[in-house]
Amino acid sequence: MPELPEVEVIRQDLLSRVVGRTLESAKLTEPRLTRRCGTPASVEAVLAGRTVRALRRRGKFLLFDLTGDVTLVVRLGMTGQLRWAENGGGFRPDAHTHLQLVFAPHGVLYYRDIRKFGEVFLLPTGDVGQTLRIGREPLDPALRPRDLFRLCRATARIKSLLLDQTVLAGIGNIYADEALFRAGIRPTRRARTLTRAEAARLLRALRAVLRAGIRHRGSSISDYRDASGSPGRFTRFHRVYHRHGEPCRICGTPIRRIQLSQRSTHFCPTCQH
DNA sequence: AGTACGCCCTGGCCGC
DNA sequence: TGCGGCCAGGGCGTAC
Repeated sequence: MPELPEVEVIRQDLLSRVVGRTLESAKLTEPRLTRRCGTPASVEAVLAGRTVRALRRRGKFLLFDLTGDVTLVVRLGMTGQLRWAENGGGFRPDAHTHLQLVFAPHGVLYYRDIRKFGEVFLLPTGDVGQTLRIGREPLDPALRPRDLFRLCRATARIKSLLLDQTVLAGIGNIYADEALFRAGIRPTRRARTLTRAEAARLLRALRAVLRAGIRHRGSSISDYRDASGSPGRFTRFHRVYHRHGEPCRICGTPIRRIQLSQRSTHFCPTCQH
């Protein structure tokens, strides 16, 4: 499940391959993928002939800024992958490959998505900010501890708040559980019960775990792969996620798993308060 | 405004 | 070996 670190790794993988290069053609074979913005044929027509000016990330969204003030927005959902195939080599499209972006003569960028929860759409570049209604970037240095403390003035449970993309951008189930463990905070706590010190600790933990995720090239629980098809290595550093029943690495208490906001949630009942 | 829940979708896994 | 049933879950829509 691609979250901020996984999307950032893919962005970095693709930078040198697509920025400054021209899309010769695009081919969409799954209408569901473009359900937000029209028929596959109309999207293909807009994409053909444009050059990638920049490749940005906002939360879990990947933004291909194209010439003519068009941005191709890609959200990977649960099982979406972007795979780069150098001319004549590497990835071969299969039944789950729904989009190909041909950067002749360099290579082809494929979008593959088994469960089709992901989507692709076009926006005027200037409209991206207001159309994607998402919150602050957790790695933005301008986000101060007091800002997170203010965002925590809500009755929602702290984990639900972290998962809310309109509050903070890019955090999903894995990194929410891992950050809360590292901050020593129970996922079931009401956000507004957090002290200033706890909010500051949570921001530090969030940043540390997101940066570590990027450094180790993401978490591969099931389907995540980078642009070259390799799984991430961060999974082995998880302290709670998918470790229910196993001993806490700090105190040995078995990690517990509960349901919270329809998501499985993992925590140490001893270390987290 | 919050919360709860169903839906989308498929592969993997379990039990028989 | 085969098959039915259940589960995972990000985001969105709907109901309360």
